[in-house]
Amino acid sequence: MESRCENCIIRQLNALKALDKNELKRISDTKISKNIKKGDFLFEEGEKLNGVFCVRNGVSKLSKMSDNGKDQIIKIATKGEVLGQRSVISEESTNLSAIALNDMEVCFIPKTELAESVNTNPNFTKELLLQMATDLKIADNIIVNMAQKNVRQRISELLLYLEDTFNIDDEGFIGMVFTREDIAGIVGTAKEACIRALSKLNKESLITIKGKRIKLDNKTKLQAIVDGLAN
Amino acid sequence: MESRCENCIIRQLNALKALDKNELKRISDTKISKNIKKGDFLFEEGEKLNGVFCVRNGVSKLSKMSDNGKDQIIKIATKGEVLGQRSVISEESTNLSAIALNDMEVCFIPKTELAESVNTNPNFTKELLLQMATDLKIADNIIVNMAQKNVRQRISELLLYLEDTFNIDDEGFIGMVFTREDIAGIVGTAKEACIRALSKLNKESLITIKGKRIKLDNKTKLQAIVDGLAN
DNA sequence: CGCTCAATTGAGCAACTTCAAAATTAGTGG
DNA sequence: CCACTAATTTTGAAGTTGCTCAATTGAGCG
Repeated sequence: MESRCENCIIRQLNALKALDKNELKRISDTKISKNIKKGDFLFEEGEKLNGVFCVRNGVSKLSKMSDNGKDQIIKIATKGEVLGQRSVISEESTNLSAIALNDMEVCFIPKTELAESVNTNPNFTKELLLQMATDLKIADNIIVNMAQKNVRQRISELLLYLEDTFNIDDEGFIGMVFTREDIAGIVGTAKEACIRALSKLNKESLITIKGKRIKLDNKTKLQAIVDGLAN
Repeated sequence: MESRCENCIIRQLNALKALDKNELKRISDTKISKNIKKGDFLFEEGEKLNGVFCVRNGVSKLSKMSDNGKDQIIKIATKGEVLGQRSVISEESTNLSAIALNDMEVCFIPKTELAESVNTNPNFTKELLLQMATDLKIADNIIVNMAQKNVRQRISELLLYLEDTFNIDDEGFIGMVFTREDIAGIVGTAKEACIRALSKLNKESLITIKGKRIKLDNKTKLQAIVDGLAN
């Protein structure tokens, strides 16, 4: 399933869109397509990355192990996202682990090629800058939510986000299934608390749970919960 | 107390160090020095910033109001830090408020001048990128701490950070005084919980409290608490 | 001295965590 | 396709932590 970056629409979703034809050729010649199986690491916290991973397909969780042994999911990365960008830019070992949540197709792009473009193409660098600025803003929001919202609010917010990100299947359920443990890891709580919050929302008819799948039945109310206007 | 950027050592602490002589002259000609009094806003959440603020002296808190009306302090900014950078880069209104915690001297640099340098000086852009990458990593850590550490651990960590950042006075106390409410705002808790955690640390002889000032008496033990190896 | 704001303490309550056990689901090999 | 094992989900219950409201103390200031 090898293909050329020049023809890859995915790059429109990230900073690579600022590259010109020649740069794309260069990168396409050096990139390596990889298939990652569900559950496998793309990379692990502390690893020194020699490049970044551009997600063509599949979903990955970016997580960080805390001292107490539980890991906190910082971000869910989907098609078009570039992983490892931050640590490659600052030339440090990565502060996060990336694990595939389903089978993935990714392109590995060596950092030498990126560095080349950073040095010669100001538009690319600016695009990277914009990307980082956005990530930073998102991180600020997460910090506030973690500090000031309760589990019920954070889960409601996550559900709205997930439906938005993964769309819905033919039955109206969120088009991607997460284990309760992963949901708990995103929300930053114990999985039991997560399960209880979900089944409470279920009982209140705000969501429907069918196996592991979740459907949102009342987004308005869920949003109100997030905003602290309802409980 | 007007002075020229060319002679200002502060810029070594941030991305402005990548500017060349001509750029520094240009910026020096357009910058505006301001004195901000304790308690005053540098800018307020939602405001459209026309430039950034380079801190020459004093301390500022960057905070974000959450829906429940409490504000969460995202960062404490000191000498050398540039505020408003993120929102100027992404040309959005700012997502944070900046309030002076003591009297401050800052230089306002118009965004047109920054944009000029971003467009013409790749080194400057790269410096900005590095800065953002660092900020992002810090934010990731904060998220994990918020999600997985308790108030006692977060406060211990903050104290170690504060002593490191503000040094100590002649009596060994941290060289900057924060209200308990601000500490609570940083740590993301109610001020009562913050007070109780502090006075517990005090009773245990890990810290000494004298009025509002705090001295660390056993950093090893405090670090152990942060790391979850002691309680 | 009286006023105001910050700090402290107390007490009750709600939210979360943790450990343990039961129920359900998924996966594997025959 | 079934049976069996492993893993995940769910529920229960006890114990902590942290939140909130209210009252008290203390410090700074005109």
